[in-house]
Amino acid sequence: MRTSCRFAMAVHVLTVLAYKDGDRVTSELLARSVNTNPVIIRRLLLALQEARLVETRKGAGFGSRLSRSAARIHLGEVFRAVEQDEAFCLPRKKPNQACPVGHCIQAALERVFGSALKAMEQDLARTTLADVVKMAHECCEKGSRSEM
Amino acid sequence: MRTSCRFAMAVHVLTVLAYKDGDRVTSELLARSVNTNPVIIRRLLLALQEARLVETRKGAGFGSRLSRSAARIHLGEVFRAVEQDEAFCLPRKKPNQACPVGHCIQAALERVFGSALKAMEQDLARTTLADVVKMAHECCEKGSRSEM
DNA sequence: TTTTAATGTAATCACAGTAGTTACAATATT
DNA sequence: AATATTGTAACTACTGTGATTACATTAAAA
Repeated sequence: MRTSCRFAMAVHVLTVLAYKDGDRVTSELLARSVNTNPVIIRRLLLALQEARLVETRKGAGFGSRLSRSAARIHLGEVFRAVEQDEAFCLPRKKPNQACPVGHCIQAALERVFGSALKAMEQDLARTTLADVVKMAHECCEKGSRSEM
Repeated sequence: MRTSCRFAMAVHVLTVLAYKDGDRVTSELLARSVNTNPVIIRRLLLALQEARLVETRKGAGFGSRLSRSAARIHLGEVFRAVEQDEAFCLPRKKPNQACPVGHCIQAALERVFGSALKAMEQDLARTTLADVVKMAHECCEKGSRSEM
């Protein structure tokens, strides 16, 4: 399966915001942490704003912050916010409709895909951003670095 | 999420083989049903052969067939056979290792992704190829077409 | 033995989606 | 007025995938 890395980047960005605990953070700083371009981050933040996961403001001294506590944001929501499109995908060309299988397979696949996707989202929903921050903290105690 | 359509195509191909119930089927015929090129089908069949889901033979009058009954092949296996690579993906560029979040996030994401993938595969495993054939039959009774 | 039908596979092309980049208007503080 | 920041459009570059062509290989059938 070939996926975009939007979900991974979104979790990263939100984890930094959770880490900064309410402080406004600029797309510039987020981009440095993710190691990408600020515009990429801003595009991602638009989706997260729409899902009411972050609040962003223009202007000097501003930026983004979580719109609620990290403990009340789970990764199922994040996934839905940034991977809205079909996670599974069907071939571009429609199957041969004159073939009994070709005629029916897409409907069957959509059922199967829908169910699998739901199972995945439910699993993701078991982890909150606060959990991810905790994992990061645990990891850092061992490694012990803090330039940020 | 952006995925390849290999899984959808694999299920389609295997469903045709199940439908043909033991008869050898050529990549040519499978390609007509999926509406693609026979070479695409052959490449897919290689992965399915390796996973022991189909048996293929060269030579006049041959082709492929299921290596066991459709009731004993479930979609979890099919998924694993053709989507071996990471279903989720991380950004190409490594995050900033000097940032405490950047330094730890990938390990955390891998845990989360692994769990979500497992949940998805378990859900897929609940459906067998025989189930898919049944769905197709039900659908066809309503539509009633059978050129194949 | 020759012909025919099939797969395996390499090489190449075309296309689509995504990340990256630059530039600039809009917004809001200092 | 100067500065810092987001929003957004336009464009480039890259990568992965599907499509296509060609041909060697295999094995039955004539």
